[in-house]
Amino acid sequence: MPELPEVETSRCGIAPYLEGHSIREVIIRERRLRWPVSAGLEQQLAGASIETVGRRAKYILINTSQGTAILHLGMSGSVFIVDSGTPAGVHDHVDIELSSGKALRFRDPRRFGSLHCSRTPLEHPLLVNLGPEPLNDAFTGQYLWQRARGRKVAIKQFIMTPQVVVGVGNIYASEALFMAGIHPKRAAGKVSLLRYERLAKTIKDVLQRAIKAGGTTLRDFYGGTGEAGYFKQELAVYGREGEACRNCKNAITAIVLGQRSTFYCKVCQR
DNA sequence: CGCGACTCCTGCCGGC
DNA sequence: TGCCGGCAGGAGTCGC
Repeated sequence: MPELPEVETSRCGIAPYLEGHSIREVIIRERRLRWPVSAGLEQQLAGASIETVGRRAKYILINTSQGTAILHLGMSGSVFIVDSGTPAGVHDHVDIELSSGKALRFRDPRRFGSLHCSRTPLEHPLLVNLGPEPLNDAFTGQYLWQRARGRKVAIKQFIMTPQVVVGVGNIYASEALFMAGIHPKRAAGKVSLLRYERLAKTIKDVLQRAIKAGGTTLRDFYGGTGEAGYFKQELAVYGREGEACRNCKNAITAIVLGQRSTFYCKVCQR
């Protein structure tokens, strides 16, 4: 479900309710997530005071005095604030009850999300090999070009690989490639440095604009404050098969690439 | 190692 | 109206 902008929107929405508060109790109703929630996680976090709510890739990091909760929203996950005691729905798997009388609720119908706890979250096996943050200065066209040497995989799959760069999911991969004028099937190793420099810029640009817009709500994404993201109306190609390209007016094409739907303009992207 | 296919799970939408 | 197939915003893992 969420890509980096949606995770960031969620993080910003929930952070004010968490930071400076303490955890009264962690309630886990369903441990069978992408990975089973480890026994004892709730005991480890009970009574902890929450210091900051950060993010690495698509992981929300809730840093506390007793360790960091590492939360991934998967495809269908969401987090939001409820009043303590609000009845839980069937897919409300985790509540982090706060001393304030509020609770952070994690809902995830498909259970592709995950919850871990670690004292050294950045060294966790799921995080330690991740690529750079796309909005950091370390993420450049030069970096992408270097990583792409000899690679034959399609560039769309390449930029969606978390070990290459994090946070670029299926929507924004199509969008960034459109903005950069690059065909999604082009071999990653056959894109010039110049075009990678343009692509790094468009990735940063589309992610930043989406964050400003509160993310993209396709079905049911709502930020931590319950508001729908309104970036959908800014999407140039994603979900627009057959509609007019905003540059050249030709019909947008849809293909499947690496089992994922992919949208592009065959006139504007080469 | 690189690459492509497969997998986890539930909900929703469009077509018949 | 109701049923069914296909598809969905992620990403680790496996086999070649």
